[in-house]
Amino acid sequence: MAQAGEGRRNGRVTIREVADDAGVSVAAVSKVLRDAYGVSDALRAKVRASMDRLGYRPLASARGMRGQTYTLGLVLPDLRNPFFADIMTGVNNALERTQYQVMMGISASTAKLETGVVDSMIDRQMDGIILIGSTESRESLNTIAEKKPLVTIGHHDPSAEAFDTVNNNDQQGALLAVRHLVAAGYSKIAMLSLQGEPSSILAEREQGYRHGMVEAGLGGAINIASATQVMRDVQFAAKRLLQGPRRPDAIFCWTDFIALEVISVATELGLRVPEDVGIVGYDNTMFCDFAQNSLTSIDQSGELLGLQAARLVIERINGRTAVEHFVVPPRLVARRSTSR
Amino acid sequence: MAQAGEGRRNGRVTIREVADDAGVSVAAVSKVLRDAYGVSDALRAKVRASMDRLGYRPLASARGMRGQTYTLGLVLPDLRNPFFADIMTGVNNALERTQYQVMMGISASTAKLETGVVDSMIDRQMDGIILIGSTESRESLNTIAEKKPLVTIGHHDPSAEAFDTVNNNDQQGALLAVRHLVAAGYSKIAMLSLQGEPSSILAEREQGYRHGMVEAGLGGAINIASATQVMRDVQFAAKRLLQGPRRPDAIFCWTDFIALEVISVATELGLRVPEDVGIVGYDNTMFCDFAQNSLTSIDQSGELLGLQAARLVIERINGRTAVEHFVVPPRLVARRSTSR
DNA sequence: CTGAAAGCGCTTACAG
DNA sequence: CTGAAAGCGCTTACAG
Repeated sequence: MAQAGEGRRNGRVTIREVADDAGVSVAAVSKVLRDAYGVSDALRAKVRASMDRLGYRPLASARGMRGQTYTLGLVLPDLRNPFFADIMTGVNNALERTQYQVMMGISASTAKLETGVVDSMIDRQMDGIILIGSTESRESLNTIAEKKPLVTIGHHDPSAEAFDTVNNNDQQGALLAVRHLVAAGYSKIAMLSLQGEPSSILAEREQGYRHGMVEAGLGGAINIASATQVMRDVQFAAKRLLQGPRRPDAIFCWTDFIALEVISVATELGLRVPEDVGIVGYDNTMFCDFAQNSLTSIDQSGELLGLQAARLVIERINGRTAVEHFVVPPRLVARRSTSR
Repeated sequence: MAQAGEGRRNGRVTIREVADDAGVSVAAVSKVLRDAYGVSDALRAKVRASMDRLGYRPLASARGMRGQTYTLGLVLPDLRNPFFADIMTGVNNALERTQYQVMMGISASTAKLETGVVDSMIDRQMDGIILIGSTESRESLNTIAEKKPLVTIGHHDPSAEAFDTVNNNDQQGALLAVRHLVAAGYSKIAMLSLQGEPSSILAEREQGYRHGMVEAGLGGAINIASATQVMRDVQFAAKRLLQGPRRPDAIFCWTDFIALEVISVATELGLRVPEDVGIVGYDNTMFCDFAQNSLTSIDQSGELLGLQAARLVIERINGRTAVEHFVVPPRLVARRSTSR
């Protein structure tokens, strides 16, 4: 329909139409668009007026062909953990006054997307990538970082050079959990970790856990079980722990969601929380507050992590090459699940 | 660096390099890429081999300039409701054997993104849009549909022409909840609905609730409260209900998450669930299964909804113009929260 | 069945 | 400070 000539397509206004309307060149409009230097206030005002009048919106694909798309890719391991919502809030806050828009992808969904989601974000010319809870190797991350500015959240690699990392101090978080449990009178403290891809944050937490146990003179009671994120698996692991010969009197779980399942299993087994078994989670997600859970948890300031990650990736886009590793101290939020 | 000439950019292999490697034209490679008609098996095989050898990946931006980006935009209201994870699973299943990739955005985060996330997806040349839990008006949705194939999930508009809808039968879902509660011996049944933008799914559920109450001869006990999704707000509304003069003996909540908060409030008030108050949620998310919640809920088959939505949007991309409205029947999953 | 050429809407040197 | 022209990597008619 509507024979070209005026460059219409899909009803979209193009940069050429804005230029014609404002009586300036296409290049001038482009400069205004990018807040580039070398445009007079008068020209800028004229162009802005035309853009508003015509309802102009630049096409990201076209921009991406030569410059940026002003899009950041955020990769989440899954959509079930409400902790990621906190991170997302921080990311959005950081982007509020910028031209950047964030698009999310899930890494652990179908086979196709396993690592493919990052590639597909690169194919889509994302200007930068934020990877949450990655279990990729250093080399693999370096390969990504070669192509696009990269920041990881929840991946410890303090000697990485090619990409920035943003973390809470997971070792300290686990330590806080153990100390808190010890102070509350628990001694047979087990840890429930994640099975599968080796994760640096879990390695850190396991180390913090061991440290805390040894520190309290409980080195002999160290007991690390693990399960995948599949519900049935977690139930099985929890039952093994709670019905086994070395039944713990407290369990430190690697994330709130798992901790809630452990509470569920304990309840079904007729064990009382916190009297028979104390439970600690990680992330301090909103579910911890519910009276039926009242779960003690480690807060790692997800919103701050997201804010920092967005800030760092934009800095990289703007040319920073020196690496930055941001670490926030965790803090324990005590609730009834450990108040023996 | 690396003076052009061979067309390298950012280490990316271009379609031209593939063409040169295979000894064919760029147009031929493009056809193979799109599985377009009119290429011999021999040529296709040659090109495929070259693509593999060089590790070629088409640049979505460039494709988008003329044709498709093979990207679908999925808009979620927020990241806190685990129900969306079910929908996402279905979407990914539908996309498994296709070239399409899905990118997600959040609609209800910051001011900037309120409705802007859809526009920004259009700017990014998404081939189609799936909108979850939209509260936009018919005209507003029509405007989107004019620009891109659109499918909504959780938005009832059976006479819409320009876009497809995918839903469970919310009216029936609410009816099931009321009937179940009545059968369990509850009679002062309240509903806790969502305050804010008028939502067609909540309108449907409220109607189903009213219908169920009247049907059971409980028309006089109809009592609809509402709260935003903010935790404090929900707590306040729940307290008002449970401490008010017309204290209900059961509450039907518009989503599981809210129901869990209501259980929390009831527990804190010293009320027993299900003895003093029965609770029903909606979505049958995995949290319902936890022993400490054991929440009766309405299952709306999120995975199926996602699968259908993805299927429909791809059909639209491929040229279908006749509208489709897909509705799945809900089913109630009874648990302890209503077993008086 | 195959390919040369135009063009999508921008940005980027470069010249004025 | 401003603009004309080339070009990003694809797809799309069109011609052979």
